Amino acid sequence: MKWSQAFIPTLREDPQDAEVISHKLMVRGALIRKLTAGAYTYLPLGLKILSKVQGIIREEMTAAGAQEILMPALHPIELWQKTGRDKVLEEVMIKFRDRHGRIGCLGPTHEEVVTSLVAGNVSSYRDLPKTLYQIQTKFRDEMRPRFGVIRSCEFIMKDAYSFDADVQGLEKSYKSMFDAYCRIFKRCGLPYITVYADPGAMGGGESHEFMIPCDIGEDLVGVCRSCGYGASKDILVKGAPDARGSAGAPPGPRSGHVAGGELGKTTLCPKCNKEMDIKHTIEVGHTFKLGTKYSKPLSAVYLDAAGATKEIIMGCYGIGVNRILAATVETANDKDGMIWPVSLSPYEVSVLPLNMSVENVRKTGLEIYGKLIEQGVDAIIDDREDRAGVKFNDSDLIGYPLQIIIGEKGLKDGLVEIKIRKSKVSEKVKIEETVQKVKIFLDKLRAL
RNA sequence: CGGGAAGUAGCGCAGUUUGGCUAGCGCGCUUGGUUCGGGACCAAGAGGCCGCGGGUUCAAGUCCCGCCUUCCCGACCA
Repeated sequence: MKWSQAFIPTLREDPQDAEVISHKLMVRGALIRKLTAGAYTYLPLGLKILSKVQGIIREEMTAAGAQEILMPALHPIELWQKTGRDKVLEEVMIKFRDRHGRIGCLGPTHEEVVTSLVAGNVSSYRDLPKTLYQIQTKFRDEMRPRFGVIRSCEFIMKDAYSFDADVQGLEKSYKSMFDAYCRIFKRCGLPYITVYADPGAMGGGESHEFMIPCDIGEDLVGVCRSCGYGASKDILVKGAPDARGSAGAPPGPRSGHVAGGELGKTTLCPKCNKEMDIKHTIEVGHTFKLGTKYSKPLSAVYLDAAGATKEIIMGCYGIGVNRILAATVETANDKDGMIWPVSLSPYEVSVLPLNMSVENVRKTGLEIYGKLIEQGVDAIIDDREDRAGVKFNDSDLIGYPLQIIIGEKGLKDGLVEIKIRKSKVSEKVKIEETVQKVKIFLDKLRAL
């Protein structure tokens, strides 16, 4: 991409309505723009990152044996009445009447839809197991959207659903998804932790959350310093019921210890009774063992080998796709801007011919850029007629992992400079070796 | 939904206390010139229903009433 032709409206100053660093930087760095509270447009760079995240998710879902589908965002309310969740989720559901007077809603989640789909199309144990997933926009009428795309009313979720004949099958499907989640967050470069969680409105049995520790995180979790057991605030406050922990976790501390928003330092590990570290975290993924909570009311049943009718055992697995962007920015930034990992960066390399009016600089820049593209490197060239400072600042702000700096002085010695955004370390290389060196640098960064 | 703050040019702001505005400043934008390795400089320009509606007044960006929107804290939350 040539910068001069791209739509990358970076901002010099923090937007007036942004408070947290990820929100400020995502707006300043031309990733997103707000339309209204809780609804954001993804600009070309933001969408490109989103696409890279989705690519990683798709690869890992496929590797785990899940198949992609796409369900409607528009649901008939009757479907929700069958499970009673039209009441449970009444507050967050966006509802309306169509011209016929029928009540519809915009899907806040998709258990009902996918379960009714499977109910109508699976009838034998031979059809099981199956895991289906989609990447789709969800709608939730948040009381208070905040922090940019961290809590929005319209957001992109990857939601997967497993259908098994029995509990053993569910355990296997669950483990497979859990492992896939670990690989996804690792590939996104996120320092995630997993904790036992409260299933909340989803219902069902055991549940895990994938959390990114960071100061602005809205969710508190405790992680045991001794045995490493991690659990969400709700579980630590309520005490883990037996049904929730497969190891039969003992009851947690009494709520008197941990009342209010602060869990405090007195919180003790429900497993080994040692002290826990309390962390603020952003939830980026959540897995649930649903059992028959949805298959029962929606009659998702199959015939087993003996001809008996049985309910399908379900699991469900969500990832907040756009939260991955915000969480990455929140955990990887410095005074100059964002710092993207190679796997997610909107472009892997930005080529900076520092002065386009110097023929040699311009020509060398375009040549190097052309070769990078030829070699399959995802590159952008800052071919704008701007001064060096503008180019450095914009590339730093957006946070491309590598910059190739082409200046008049270096060219006299046949050299250009490759700079790593994160460390600011740079190396001068011969012009003709640039592409080869860039590939080596990128491989090193990928391996971190 | 309770408490707090804010809405003035594309973006960031001042002006509102004490009404006098023919509404400013920085950045960005346009044209010309000089610059050119960390957000250049000079000159000349374009760009405003001062959130919306009503009221008070000779006069409202400024005062009063109502509404809308946004942000923060809380409650809530997959």
